[in-house]
Amino acid sequence: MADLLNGLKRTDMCGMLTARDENREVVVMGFAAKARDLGNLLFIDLRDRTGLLQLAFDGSIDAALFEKARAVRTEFVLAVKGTVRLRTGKNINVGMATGEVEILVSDLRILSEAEVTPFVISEKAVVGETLRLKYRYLDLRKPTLQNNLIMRDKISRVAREYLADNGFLEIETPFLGKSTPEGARDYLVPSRIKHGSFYALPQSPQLYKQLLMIAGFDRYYQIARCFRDEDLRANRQPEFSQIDLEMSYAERDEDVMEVAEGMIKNIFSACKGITFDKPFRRMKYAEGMERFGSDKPDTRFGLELNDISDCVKNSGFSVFENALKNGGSVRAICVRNSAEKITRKEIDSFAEFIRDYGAKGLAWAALKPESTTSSFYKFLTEDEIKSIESKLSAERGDLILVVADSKNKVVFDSLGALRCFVAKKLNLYDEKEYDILWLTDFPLLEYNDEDGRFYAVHHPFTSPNVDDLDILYNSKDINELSKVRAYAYDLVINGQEAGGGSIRIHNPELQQKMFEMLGMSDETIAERFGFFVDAFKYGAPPHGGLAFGLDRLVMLITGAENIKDVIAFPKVQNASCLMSGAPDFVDDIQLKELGLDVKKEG
RNA sequence: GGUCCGGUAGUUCAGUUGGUUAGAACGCUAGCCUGUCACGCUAGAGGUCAGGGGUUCGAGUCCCCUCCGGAUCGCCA
Repeated sequence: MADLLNGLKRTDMCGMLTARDENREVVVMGFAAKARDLGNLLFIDLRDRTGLLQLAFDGSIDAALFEKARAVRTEFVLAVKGTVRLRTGKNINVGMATGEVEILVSDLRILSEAEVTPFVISEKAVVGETLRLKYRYLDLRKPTLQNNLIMRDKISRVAREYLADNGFLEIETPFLGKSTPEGARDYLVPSRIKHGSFYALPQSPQLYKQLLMIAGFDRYYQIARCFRDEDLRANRQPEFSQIDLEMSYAERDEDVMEVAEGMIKNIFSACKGITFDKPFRRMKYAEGMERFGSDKPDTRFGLELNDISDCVKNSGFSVFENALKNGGSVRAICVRNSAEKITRKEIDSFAEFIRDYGAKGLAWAALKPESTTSSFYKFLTEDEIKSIESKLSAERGDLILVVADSKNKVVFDSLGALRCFVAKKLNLYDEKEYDILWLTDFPLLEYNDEDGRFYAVHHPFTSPNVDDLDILYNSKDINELSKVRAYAYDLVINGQEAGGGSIRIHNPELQQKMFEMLGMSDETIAERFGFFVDAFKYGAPPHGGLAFGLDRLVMLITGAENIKDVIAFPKVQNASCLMSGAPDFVDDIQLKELGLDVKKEG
């Protein structure tokens, strides 16, 4: 039978005790992390969320107490009263935060016994993720995961403080909302009252936060849970959190970026002790694509893309020729001093890697000190080779990697991914460094050949750049329209999209035009967005906002490589929870109430 | 939806051309041990080789299917 606390109050947390607490009588509580029984001397490491503390039981204590301590097993929950004693000489554990002290125990209460756990709860133990997720509450006892969630709390708190100080109000918006077309797949919730109709869980609080501006709240924020029924990734969960904000009287993207930048700087300073004295760099979308092949460029290293189309336009090499003839390009990256370092086999693996991004092949040239070997130089004239090498500033020892395709998207995607792949392989950047920049001037619209219509690059409420309105209203040319810029911006940290936002359309006519561009009929607009469009008729301040991915911020700051490591109860790749078993079948009665005639499989 | 990788004691893994009773380490249990801190020493328990089918005299090993997990592309306005 377990002991009771019976009024015993904790005086200290385990990890907080130091030599200055010598001789104090303390009460600590926690889990038994490890017991070391030396016969007539026994140690137990007690663990709480602040760290480990050694309990000592020796000949000076009561025999019954000693026997009780001997019965303690790993993960028993204990309450302990005792005296802080200094350790001396080689008994000091320099590898332990509380290694200079221990507790000589005078009272031990076993508050809860524990069965042997399915895996050892230690950072050192290597355990498969499946098992750890099934017993998530045990895995969460480990310091790394605890510290990640403690950091998450800190980041949220700094964000809240900053936003409150800047006049933002925290306002909640509904989880049960209306499904809207475009964007990610919705999670649906059937209505019991109105059979056959459904709520949708929000992909983001976008419409609501704009309506809050129309309602006159001026500045809003929320740490908002968002839901998207799409496939998972190492940095993507079906439900995730955003630090979401919106502000009125913002007309240009700078207006929002300035406020958001202050928040990010506060977070880095409070959570990492890193200060940025200069404003974050800004890069236009077009430059990001041209130089880095990405709308979230990782600029911690070089390996920039170079357009060598002009150098080879008359080469007669069919691969290059076909790409150029069909409106594509030939682009290259130059890997310095790697002609000999990178083997032929590795180059083949690069080619394999970019195949995933649609590239059909990888041309290469290794400018070894003595001689050049290349997959494509034989098709080129000496002048063409010279012009390529001079364009890339290539020197002896460098390795040139080339992708040609009739679709520029394929060239950018594959080389953009390849440069990151190669940089990681060659250790070209410091993992601990933070490289932050704003990417601006995103295009407003993107044409989809298959559907034969435009899609919003950001979302349908994003404001076009006023300087491009003329094109938007008057041009019919797909290419020209694709170049219309939006007041949209992303914050990119170490090549990852940490957040993004835009200035919104607040003029009903312009919004109408935007819906038209997206091929939406008046009926669709009225049915899906009627309530939203109506609101703009009654006075809408110019406004804009942005949202940061909280989970990704926590990953970047803690160095976690998987989003699961910064979420208390995450889901696995098929969007199920290994611990609870969700999603699961429900009773027929429940289905009937909802008017759902779904039969169980099998 | 596509491609690729994996599943053997509680855990992490090894397991030879397909061949006797499937091994190791850690963990667990018991005993000994007064300064350990990944304590040490001794002994012991512990297996539906993911599940199903097939080939074979014989399958952890080869083949097929299913299930489970991971990476990635598509997808994520």
